Amino acid sequence: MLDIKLIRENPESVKQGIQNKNEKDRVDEILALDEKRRKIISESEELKAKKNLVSTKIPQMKKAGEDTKQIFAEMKTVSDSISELDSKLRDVETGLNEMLMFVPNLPHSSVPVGKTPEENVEVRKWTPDGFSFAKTEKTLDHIELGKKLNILDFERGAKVSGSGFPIYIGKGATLERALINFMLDYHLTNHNYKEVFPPFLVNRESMQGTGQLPKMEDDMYAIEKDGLYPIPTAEVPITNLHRDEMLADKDLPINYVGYSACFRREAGSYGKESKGFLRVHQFNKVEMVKIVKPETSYDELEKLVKDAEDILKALKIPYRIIMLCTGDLSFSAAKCYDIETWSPAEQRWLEASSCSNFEDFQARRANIRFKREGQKKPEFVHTLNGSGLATSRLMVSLLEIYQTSEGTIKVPEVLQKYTGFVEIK
RNA sequence: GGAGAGUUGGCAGAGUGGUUGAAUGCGGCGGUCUUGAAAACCGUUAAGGAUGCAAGUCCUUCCGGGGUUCGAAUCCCUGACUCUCCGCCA
Repeated sequence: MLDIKLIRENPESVKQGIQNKNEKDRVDEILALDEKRRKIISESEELKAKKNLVSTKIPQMKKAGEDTKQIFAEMKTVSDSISELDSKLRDVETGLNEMLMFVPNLPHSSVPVGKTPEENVEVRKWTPDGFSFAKTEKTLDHIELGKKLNILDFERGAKVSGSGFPIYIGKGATLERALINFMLDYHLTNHNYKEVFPPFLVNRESMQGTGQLPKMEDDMYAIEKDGLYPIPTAEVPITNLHRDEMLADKDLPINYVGYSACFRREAGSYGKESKGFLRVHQFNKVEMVKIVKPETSYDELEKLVKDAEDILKALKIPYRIIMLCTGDLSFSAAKCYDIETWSPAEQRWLEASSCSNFEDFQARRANIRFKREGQKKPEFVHTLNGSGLATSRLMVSLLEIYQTSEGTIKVPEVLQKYTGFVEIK
């Protein structure tokens, strides 16, 4: 959520930012409502001040034996006017708030302006020594490999749950688990994170706190009976850990890492990249979340990306870093880097991680604040998160890159102590 | 799922209709005393909003929402959450 004061004071630059994100701005409507709101507030408060003043005098009058009948009648009408104004105010505020909840975060000034993913900017690329991007006629894709080695089962997943719920079987399941454990351990040992094992179902407030709701309602699974939402990412429960909290200066930065399953409806995206693992309704992800002081958040974003990159370097999987242009940026993000891993069979890059700085956009929604030492005024923190990483897309690259000419899979060295085997055949 | 108890400031905890934004204690901050520290004593100690250049002034907030009343932390209804007991259960 944006600060209403920011919108009030810089309407033009806010409009520009929203347009750069390819969204329609309703800034003028918002400002009109805001003005209406403030007008009602002053009217109502004037009456309340009067009411309070008279209220304190009533006990004295009673003691003195004065007649209060007329004052009571008078105050009754004042009270009625206050109720009327307050109910009008509630309506205006509800409307205003609803509109504000749909206003996207503004892009950071370092983000390239652009409309489509084609205008994203490649920042850097990494390949292990001696790696070749070339595809031979023997190169199998992850679906063929999964079937051949009996480690992935898409058909039975469809039977049990529906399409987009792949099943890992046998050594595939072990490999998946190894990957998750490796990534968690790596971040814990080599980077400075605290592990969280969050709930996979959260309430509506949490979904609003991180910005999934109300805007992306249709993309979210919902358990209506209990008012709970299966999380699309561990970002939601982990960032919301500190919702409505006042943190101390010395608590920051907070770095969390956690595994969760992620649930995505992907409504309306059928046919688009939906093959195999490329787009699924449930996948596994290790997520990093940072809660930091505002002045450090852009440095922290760079660190976050490097932490994710380290995993790929350890796994020896080629990747590139993309800076998203304004038009490709998500609703809540001010700046975002995607990490894409190489798929030899597809002969293209696959998005395996997304690292974003939300500045105070989520903090304002979730009301996460901190106080600086010796300072009275609380400030909003900045929040960031990044996948470190999502296993499904990563698994595509891993299987395809580590396949041998015999159609078997070598287990990456760093995973071997987790799998207990060195090859899948 | 059933029965009961509870939710007050950073924390603990009083307060059952009228100058209560809220006693008291702890903690925090400032000071007195002290060579220094402790103790003791004194003072201070919330958030949000409106308005204003500012100082300030005003409003709101005792879990959320609704109601009764001239007036609600206090009474009524309702929802959420926490705890205890019972049931079920990995």
